[in-house]
Amino acid sequence: MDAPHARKRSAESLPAGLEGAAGLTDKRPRGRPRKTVAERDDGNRRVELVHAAARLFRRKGFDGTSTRDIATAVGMHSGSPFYHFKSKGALLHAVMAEGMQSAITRQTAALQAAEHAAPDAAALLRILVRNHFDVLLGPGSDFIPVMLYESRSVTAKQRSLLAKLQGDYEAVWAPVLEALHRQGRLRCPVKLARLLMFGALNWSVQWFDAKKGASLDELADAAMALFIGEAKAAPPRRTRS
Amino acid sequence: MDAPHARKRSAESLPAGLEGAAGLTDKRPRGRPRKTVAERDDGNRRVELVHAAARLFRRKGFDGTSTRDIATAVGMHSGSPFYHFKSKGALLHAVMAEGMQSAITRQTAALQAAEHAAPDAAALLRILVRNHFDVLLGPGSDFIPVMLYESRSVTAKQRSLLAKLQGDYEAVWAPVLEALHRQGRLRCPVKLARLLMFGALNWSVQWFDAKKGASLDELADAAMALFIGEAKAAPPRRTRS
DNA sequence: CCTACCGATCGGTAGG
DNA sequence: CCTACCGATCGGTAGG
Repeated sequence: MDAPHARKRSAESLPAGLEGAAGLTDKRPRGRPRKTVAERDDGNRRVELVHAAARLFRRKGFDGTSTRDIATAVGMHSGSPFYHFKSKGALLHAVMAEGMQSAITRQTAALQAAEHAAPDAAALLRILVRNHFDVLLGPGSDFIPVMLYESRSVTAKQRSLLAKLQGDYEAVWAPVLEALHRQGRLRCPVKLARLLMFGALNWSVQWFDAKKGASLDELADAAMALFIGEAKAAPPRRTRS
Repeated sequence: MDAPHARKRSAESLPAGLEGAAGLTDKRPRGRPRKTVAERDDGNRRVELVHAAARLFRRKGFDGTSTRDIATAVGMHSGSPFYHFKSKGALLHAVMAEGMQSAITRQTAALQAAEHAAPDAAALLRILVRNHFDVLLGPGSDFIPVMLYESRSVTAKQRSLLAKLQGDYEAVWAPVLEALHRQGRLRCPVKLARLLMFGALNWSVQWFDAKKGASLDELADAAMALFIGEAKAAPPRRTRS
C-alpha cells in the first residue's frame, strides 16, 4: 500500500514557466530546494491552495467542495489547509479577492496602454469587453467565476471588502460608458447599461465552450454590435440582408 | 415541551386566494378537511414541498439546503419528504421543470394575445422581456432562478429533460429575434444575440432589489434601449444631451 | 407521514 | 504540515 500522502505537484496551478525547467533534472538548479529543517515553502503552498480551491469551487461549488478535496488536490492531508487558512470561508475570500485584484490591474493597464493610441470610446469599450471575456473564460480563469457565482457563501465582512474591489472594477468602465452615453451611442441610463452589459458578459460562463462555437474575439464583436451597434472601428465588409 | 411536529401551514407557498377564507373559522367550510383514515392530501403536500424547496434552494443553494430544512418549512419531520420524492435531487428537478413549464406557458399565451393587436417585432420583444423579468423577479418567483443557478447539481438524465424545456422556451423567442435581425434592428448573429440578451436579463437576479432602484417596467425599457435602441413604440419626449 | 436509526462525510482542532 | 480525533450534520431507509 503506497503512502497516501505522496507529494503531488499540480503543474497546472503554477504560473507557466515556473515548471518545465525544474523537474527535467534531478539537480533542480534554482527551483524549490529540498526541504531542510526549519525551512518552509512559505507562501508557495498558500498560492497552490488558492489555485486548487478556485478550480474546485468553480467546478463543484463552495458547498459542494470539501476542504479534503482541496487538500488532496495539492497533496496535503485533511487538516493541513487549516495551517494556511483559518477557515474554508477564508479560502473562498482569498480566491475572490485575488481574482478581483488581478482583473482590476489587467483592465487598468490595458486601458492606459490604449489611451495613448486610440482615444475613441467605442474602441476602449471593446478592449474592456475583450479583456473581460478573457478574465472569465480564458485559460486558468476560475477566480472571477467563483467570485460571481459563489457570493452567497461570503460573510458580511468579506462582502464589504469585496464590494470595494467591485467598485474599483466598475470605476474603470464608468468613464468609457459615460462618454458613449454622451455621444448617444449608448441609449440607456449608464448605471442600468452597466448592469445589463455585465450580465450579458458574465452569463457566458454558463454556456461558453472553448472547443466549439465562437471565439473570444467573435464574442466581443457580437457584444459590441448588440450594445452600441458597431463591431469594430472599420468593418472589413458590409453585409446587406 | 410542545410537540415538535405541530403542523405549520406555510401560507406564502400557496396560490393567493386558497388561504384567507380557511383559517378564519374553526369550521373550515370547504378547505382541506380533517385528515381521516385512508385519506391523504395527495398532491397538495407535494406541491407545498416543491414551493418550499424552490424558496430554500434559491436562498441557500442546493448544497446549502438540507432535506430537513425543507421538511421543517412545510411542517414535516426529517424523513417525510422522501415519502413524496425519492431523493433530494428529484425535488430539485421538480422545481426546475415546473418553473420552465410555467414560463413557457406564460410567454406563449402573452405572445399569442399580442399578435392579434400589434404584429410589430419590437413590441413583441418588449413583451417577452417584460414577462421574463417578471418570471425572474416577480413575487413568488424562485423556480427559474433555481433553474438558472443550480444547474450544476442536476444529473445527466435530468439535464437532458430540462434541455428540452429550455429549447421550447428559446423557440418562443426565435421568430421575434429573427424578424428583428432581418429588419436590421438587431445587429448581431441571432444565436449570440439570444445568449447575450438572456445573460443581461438573467443576471438581474444578482442585483435587482424590489425595494429600491428601477421597476420591472423601467428595466424592460432599459433592456430594449440597449438591445435594439428603442424603448417604446412612441417615446413621450426626446432628450437631447 | 412519523419514529428511530445508519453510515458517511464534514469543518475544524490539539498536539506534536 | 501530519496524526488522530471530535461533534455535528447529512441523505436516506425500515418498519410501522
